[in-house]
Amino acid sequence: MPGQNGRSSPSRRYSCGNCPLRPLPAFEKQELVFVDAFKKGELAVDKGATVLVEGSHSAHLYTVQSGWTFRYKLLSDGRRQILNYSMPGDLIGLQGSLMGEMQHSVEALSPMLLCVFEREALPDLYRSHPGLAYDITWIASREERMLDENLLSIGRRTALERAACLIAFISSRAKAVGLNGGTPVRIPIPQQHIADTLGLSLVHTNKTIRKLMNRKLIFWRGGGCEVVDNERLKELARWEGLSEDRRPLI
Amino acid sequence: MPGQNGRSSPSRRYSCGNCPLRPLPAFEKQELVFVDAFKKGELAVDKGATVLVEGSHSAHLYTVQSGWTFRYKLLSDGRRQILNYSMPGDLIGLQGSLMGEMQHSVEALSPMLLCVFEREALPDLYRSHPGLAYDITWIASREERMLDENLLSIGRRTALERAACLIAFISSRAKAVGLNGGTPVRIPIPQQHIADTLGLSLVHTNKTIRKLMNRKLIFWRGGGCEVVDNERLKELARWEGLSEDRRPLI
DNA sequence: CGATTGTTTGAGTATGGTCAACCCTCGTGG
DNA sequence: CCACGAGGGTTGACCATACTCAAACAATCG
Repeated sequence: MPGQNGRSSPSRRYSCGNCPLRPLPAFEKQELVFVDAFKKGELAVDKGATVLVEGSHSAHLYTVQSGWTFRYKLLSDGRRQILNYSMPGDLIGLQGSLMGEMQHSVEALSPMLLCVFEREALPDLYRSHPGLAYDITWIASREERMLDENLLSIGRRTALERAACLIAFISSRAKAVGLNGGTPVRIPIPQQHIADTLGLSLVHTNKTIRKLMNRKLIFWRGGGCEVVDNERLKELARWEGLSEDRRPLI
Repeated sequence: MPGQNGRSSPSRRYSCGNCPLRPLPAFEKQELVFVDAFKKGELAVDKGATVLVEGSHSAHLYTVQSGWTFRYKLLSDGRRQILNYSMPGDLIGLQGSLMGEMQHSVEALSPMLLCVFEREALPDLYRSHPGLAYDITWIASREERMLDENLLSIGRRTALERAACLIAFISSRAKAVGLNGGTPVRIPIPQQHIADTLGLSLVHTNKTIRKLMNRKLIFWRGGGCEVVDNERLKELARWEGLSEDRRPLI
């Protein structure tokens, strides 16, 4: 089990008014002032650090400003299942905020910057800003939708389809948040994590990824993969793609 | 593919004030009057009927008053993955209400009675009743949590553990909503559905269930199973059980 | 009493798992 | 500048879990 504690940064680089994610669509909110007050600070986290632990009661709720995380659950004998990945704009720890105890852990895949919110402020937000409340429910619902897709994959797709689907899925999401600075989308996820996401062994995952490489659909380099042909990946996986609708932030 | 259309019942048997689910804890809401107005009618659905179809845009949101449903997704070649089951008190179609298009289908496992709400009324609910809005988010979050557990199961548990886990899980939920009229909890789910939930073939599911029967953990009868020893099921599955906290309705 | 739907069983196969090396790259320290 | 070690990635051999096919059986319902 990897994961040390991250370190907190007292300084606050961004007010929500000039959040680096603002260029994204659907961030035109009058609620900005409120969110800005709701935001309690920022947290810088090292790669490999554990942000939230299963079983704990966190007083905070986070938003990803930059970096990648993954959510996972463990079985008592150590088997790990990765549930989903979070990238900039995603909420972290909503489940825990609403229901008390965290039922999954969250770990940083890369150095990250998180925005910190107080769990206690949530009811207040619901009282004073129904639009934001609605957005939060929307976000929770979208997470549910992603889990649905994942379940379909793991339950009913073959190893090759699963791998193709996961990579196409992540790459599509990354594109949607504008992480494609360099033209080919880079996915910084080691094969062990891919395996724990797909419900496969490391060895078989490796062989499967190799097949995708031989078909020239992806390319592996420097501990992560680059997508060569997203369309053919989707086709191979029989995946319809992300439905493109509005997406609220915070 | 089974599933015909259900039939609608214009009559309205229950006002929310004397909802048959009222005896459940955490239903002491001042919002009752509002919910009662929010409720647009009731819908009686036959066993096997399709309540909502993937790809459609439903104007309604439902609540289960009685009966069982399941949510599922299909791959283009017909492979089916069942995502979760709904029982009395659960919301149906929230995802579709928030995001427009349904991304999964819903089918009745038994004759059911649903409460019908207008999708358009949702923003109004958020504006005027933050407490209810919070409850809805809570419910969405709980669904997410259940999906997390499911993913862990399908991704990382063996067939035997998976089956044990699913049955223990459903039986625990059924107990929580008070469906244990008769002492042993009865789960009215055919083996084909169990298979499609666990990501296994029908044949292997049957052999697995048989093992659970031989161990005297469950008992199969009349197209459904009865739980004999929930504790040993949980132990076998390495499953911690449902966390018991408040549960809002509607 | 057939028809239908759901469950059971066996035989043979295939997908994916385990074990055990080996290899490559990169960062550290002599 | 090179040796070393650690973390990932790669490969082959062998094994096991789960799948497919096929057939039979049981219960239920007009």
